[in-house]
Amino acid sequence: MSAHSHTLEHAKEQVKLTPKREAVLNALLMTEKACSAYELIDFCKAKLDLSFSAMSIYRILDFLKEQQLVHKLEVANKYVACAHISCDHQHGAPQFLICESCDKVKEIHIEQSINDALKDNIAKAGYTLKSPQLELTGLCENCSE
Amino acid sequence: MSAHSHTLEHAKEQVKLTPKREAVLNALLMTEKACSAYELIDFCKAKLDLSFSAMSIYRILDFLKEQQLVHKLEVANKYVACAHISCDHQHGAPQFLICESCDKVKEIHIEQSINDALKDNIAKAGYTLKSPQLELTGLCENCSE
DNA sequence: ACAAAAAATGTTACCTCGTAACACTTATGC
DNA sequence: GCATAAGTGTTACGAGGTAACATTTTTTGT
Ligand SMILES: [Zn+2]
Ligand SMILES: [Zn+2]
Ligand SMILES: [Zn+2]
Ligand SMILES: [Zn+2]
Repeated sequence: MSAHSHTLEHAKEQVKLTPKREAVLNALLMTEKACSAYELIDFCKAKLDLSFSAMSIYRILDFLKEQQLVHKLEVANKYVACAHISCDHQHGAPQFLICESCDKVKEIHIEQSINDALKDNIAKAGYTLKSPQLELTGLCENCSE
Repeated sequence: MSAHSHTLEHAKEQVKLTPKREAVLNALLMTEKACSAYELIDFCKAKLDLSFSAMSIYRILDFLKEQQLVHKLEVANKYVACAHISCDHQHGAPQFLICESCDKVKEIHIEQSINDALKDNIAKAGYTLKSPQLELTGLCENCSE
């Protein structure tokens, strides 16, 4: 059983998924990249032979997002599967590194001390942060060689 | 002379601006908020009695961005005037706090130590950061009361 | 001062993204 | 089974963005 299909099983234990919702999550696990809604439609058609209306994709992605199974990258306007579906650790503020060359996304955890320092810095500027989702664009290991 | 018209004069010393380009920068300085391209068109029509084609606005914003006179907020897809037009300090990675309630934007500078720690953290994950433009959404002083 | 060249702006036509409103289909509880 | 809710599809539309080409304005060489 491949890693991502194992993850899929794990997700289904937590949340009841309709076939279409499962397919969309599956697609995101398969690509391991950030995908736009329309890219997902194309992918599901090509690789899974499943048609989705645009409306449905957005509704399904919203649902999966509520369930913390996927995240939306606001900067790129794309979606990724959560990297922590299989582990049961509580999901804090998600933080992402996005490869601007190949779109590969790594969900990371910044050290708490850095997070605190950042929050402090921001408080000094008079702002209060709600959910500090960090999205940083750079180059992944492969693409930076 | 108001603060923002002084800034405008400062900008014109650095870069030669056509009347339209000047007007767009002026509009951004006047609003002090993040504006979408189409919001700028409306604003210039209403307040400055100047018409812009969509195409022109985008070209002008691109130009002003190259000149570091405005920044684009990727998360919100909006534009803001650079907060450092009048001061001659070298422009590093811009970092923004965006009020999700009133759209007010504060351009800040995160302490170097935090920046370095962040970079370090990211390097450990195998990524190399190019220009770490940070965009954080929260509430400004007024809106958090 | 004038024509040629370059830079800036406008027009048209088109594409993608995203959603509202409504219709339809499938699952669920009794 | 039947009523109800949940999920999905259809249509139509508005906003954002751009390519290709036309026009206007500015600059430059003589
Ligand atoms: Zn996650
Ligand atoms: Zn890469
Ligand atoms: Zn700036
Ligand atoms: Zn505010």
